[in-house]
Amino acid sequence: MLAGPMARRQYPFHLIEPKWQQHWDAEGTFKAFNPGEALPAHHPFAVRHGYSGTAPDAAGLPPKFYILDMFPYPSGAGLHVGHPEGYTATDILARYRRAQGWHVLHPMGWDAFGLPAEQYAIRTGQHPRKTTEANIATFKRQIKSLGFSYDWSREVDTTDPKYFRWTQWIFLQLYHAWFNPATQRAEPISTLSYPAGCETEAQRREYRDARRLAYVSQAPVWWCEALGTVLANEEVIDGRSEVGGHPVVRKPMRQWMLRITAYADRLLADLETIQWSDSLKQMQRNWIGRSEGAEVDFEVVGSGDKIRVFTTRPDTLFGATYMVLAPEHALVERITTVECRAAVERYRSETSSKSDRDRTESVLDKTGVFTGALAINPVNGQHIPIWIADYVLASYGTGAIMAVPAHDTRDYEFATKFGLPIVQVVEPPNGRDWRGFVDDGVAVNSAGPEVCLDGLPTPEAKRRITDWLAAKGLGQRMVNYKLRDWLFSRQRYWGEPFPIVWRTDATGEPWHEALPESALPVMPPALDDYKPTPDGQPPLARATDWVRLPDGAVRELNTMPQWAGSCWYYLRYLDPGNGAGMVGSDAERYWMGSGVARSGGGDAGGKRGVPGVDLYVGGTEHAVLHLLYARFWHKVLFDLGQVTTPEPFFRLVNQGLILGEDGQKMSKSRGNVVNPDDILVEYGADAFRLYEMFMGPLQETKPWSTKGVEGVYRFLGRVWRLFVDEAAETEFEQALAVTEPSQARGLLDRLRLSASVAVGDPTPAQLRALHACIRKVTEDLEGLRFNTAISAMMMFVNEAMTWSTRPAAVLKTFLQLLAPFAPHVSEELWQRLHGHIGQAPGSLGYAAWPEFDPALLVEETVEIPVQVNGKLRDVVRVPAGAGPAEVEAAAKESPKVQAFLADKTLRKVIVVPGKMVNLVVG
RNA sequence: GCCGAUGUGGCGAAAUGGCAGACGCAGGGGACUUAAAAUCCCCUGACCGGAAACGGUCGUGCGGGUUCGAGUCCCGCCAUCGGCACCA
Repeated sequence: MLAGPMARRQYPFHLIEPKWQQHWDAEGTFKAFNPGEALPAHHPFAVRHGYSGTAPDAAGLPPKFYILDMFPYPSGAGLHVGHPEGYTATDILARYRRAQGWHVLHPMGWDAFGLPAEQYAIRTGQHPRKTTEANIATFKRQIKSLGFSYDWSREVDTTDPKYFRWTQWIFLQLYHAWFNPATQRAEPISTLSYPAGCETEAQRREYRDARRLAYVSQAPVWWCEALGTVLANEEVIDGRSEVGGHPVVRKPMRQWMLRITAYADRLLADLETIQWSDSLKQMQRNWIGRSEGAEVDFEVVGSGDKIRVFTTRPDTLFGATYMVLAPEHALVERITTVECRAAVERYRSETSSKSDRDRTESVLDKTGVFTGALAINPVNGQHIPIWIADYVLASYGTGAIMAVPAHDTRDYEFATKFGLPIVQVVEPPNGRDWRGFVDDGVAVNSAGPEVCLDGLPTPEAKRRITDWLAAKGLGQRMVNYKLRDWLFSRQRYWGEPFPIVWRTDATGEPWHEALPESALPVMPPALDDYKPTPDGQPPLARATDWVRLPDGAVRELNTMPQWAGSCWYYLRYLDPGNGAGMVGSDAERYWMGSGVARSGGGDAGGKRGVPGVDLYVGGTEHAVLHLLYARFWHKVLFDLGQVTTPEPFFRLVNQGLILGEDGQKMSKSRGNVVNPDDILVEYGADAFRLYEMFMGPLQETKPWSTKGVEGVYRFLGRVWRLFVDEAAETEFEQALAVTEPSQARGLLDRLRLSASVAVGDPTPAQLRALHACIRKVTEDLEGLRFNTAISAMMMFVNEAMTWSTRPAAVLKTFLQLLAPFAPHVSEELWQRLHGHIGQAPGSLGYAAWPEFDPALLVEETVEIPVQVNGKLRDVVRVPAGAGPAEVEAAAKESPKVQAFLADKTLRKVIVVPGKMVNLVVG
């Protein structure tokens, strides 16, 4: 991987980095404190903010800043260089905000339920717990070796019973709640009122169970034979499992569902209240897929049956020349005529055996059969044929459509293929062909006995016809969503068991019942074999003793999907040890920032956090699933009074992908995977962190370059040599070569700083260089422009290297700027520098962030580019405050410029003070 | 097909509508060295002219436009990447 022999070490990072990581661990430097928690007198946070041994409440603490990483699934392969990209960015910001006086919460944990550990268990019989623990240990070692300032006392693990107890508890909250359409929020199931006819307890139970936010459905689901489980819609891509790419089939099964569709509107609307990228919001909007239209009833000729369709174009009702039902539609059986029955049956069985992939491939070649039945178009009484076709989906809208071939692409293709009539009802603007025209135009041929739309523009026609339909009781305004309810059960072992048991009533019907909170956590049983049973039951069925309860009830055998644990982990970080609730309310109010405006504890007074997580950083792969599910749970918990903000993640940033050196996606098969461990051995954590940030903008996809690591590594070497005496360095290197590695750390004390580093007044030029750097680094950190912040520090160091005397005060401030990026070497030099000038070093991590002084940045003279007709011809130097006339005169004096003015008439002069001059001639 | 993002040197990239290519990598030259590594200094968008100093022309995916001035703003294309994809 790393070509050539190991280069000479630029500085002893191999001693410095473990030293400071151990120091931070021992001191608990980055621990965050909950309201009411006692602050140790000598903790740097307490010292910085002037609390000594007190226990400030929320109002007394500084404003919070919650910086969250998407926690990893600890895979057996260990960390790859993509993980630490986001982690480094958040760590830099966490350290920066701490220095600014905010009270930073920056935690890490493990999303540790999941399939790989279970599949390993199936192969080897090793309990997933063991695999998981080993993988977590690897990940933790790797992450810790990068020197991130996590508060490890808040570490969470979704597979820890003390954690998943509360995952199960949240499920119970969903189970015990319903969505009240009148209030548009979740309420306890006890507020549900029963309609007349719900007399018996069995009837009431059925009514109630059908309205819970967590409910059981018999609907067809995606079954993956290879994985031995069902998958959510979102986990199926092109008829294959997202994980592993195995084939999946449709299969009716009894499954737990979560009623996320009830929240579709709020999930959509509240996107406006949060700071996410537009593209990410758009992806969520598309996924929710809200569309407005109308439902219209069509009567079937010769029967009382009505077919309800959903359409976004009720204005084209006069152009409906046939209808299509989904093959699975309930009415197909009833309306099909004797002559057509055989063909319909054949078509239905063909489509049901089709995989989703086959259906997708048939997009261009539409199929379908006539049922023999006719329907009546309510606007003009026309009889139109009813077909079935698999281009109509049973799961969307009503599973039936009115087909308007003139103005719908799919209907047009179908009608063309089967020779069905095509009638124009919309006149396109500017003379375009009306066939297949699907955009807005003006209604034509749309006059019936009772209603006429002719001449109306599309939006108005929609309104007119919808009002008419409503008045006649034939239809109504309707909103539909692509979003489906969330399939929440999996036939797996390594997941949270449901806190649910099943009982059988007198008639033999099974019904479900929640376990009491006192039964939590429901632990998974011990098993010898983690495979599903031969008869297709989930693996938990193998634990026969566990399944049967003494009172005759039977446990739910499904487990929850991996998303469950990651839906709320950001809340558990707030109060990870709480045994009485998922999160204490004081902690929740403080860290999620919904508490009252504080008077300003600490020295960050006046600052104010935002509601929710201040900054959440992670990959785009979670743009829809995790982020939508977590928002949904958060809103339910909000409705139920468990949390106090409507949205969990106020600001979200997606880090870009890191590609291999060859510009391809990193993968084992391509052999282009870069292991952070190798980089760390060679260049150290500080160089690694710096390079990950120097590569380019955080959000962008960019290729790895180990040569690039060497560049920032050389920069850190220059920083080192800016401080350290060359002779002492040589001595140190020689001593290091003959010292036992275990004793080597003590040698650090032999290092002396250069005599050029001294107490003394900086020159104006030195101050200007420093303050330009402060300004640039500070502004770039605010804008997450880490790459340009680093380049500013490089420029500072390049200049500082030329100074024969290096004022300690200037170097000290520079170390503060460098510290968030390269904390280990900064700490070491910070300590040495203070020793060198005979001062006690305060905690670098909590030293107040420097502010730049604009007055120091002012130059006496400035260079002004001179353009003639917009082209650069010369650069003149003028006094900094020079007025337009002065600048213009200087420009005209330039011989180079004069050459371009000769024989020309000066028509116009544009002077932008301090910026440029443009002389327009002709 | 629809939605979104991105196109700048050999490479990663930088530029509130105002000196395009900062910073870094790679490359070239030099200093130090017996030599190499490391380090330090200089050069490095293309083309034309010039011995050189230097001067000129072109140049931010393509074509138009706005403007004294466009990588940046507007219109129309093209390409790459990501998401969705028979959602009525």
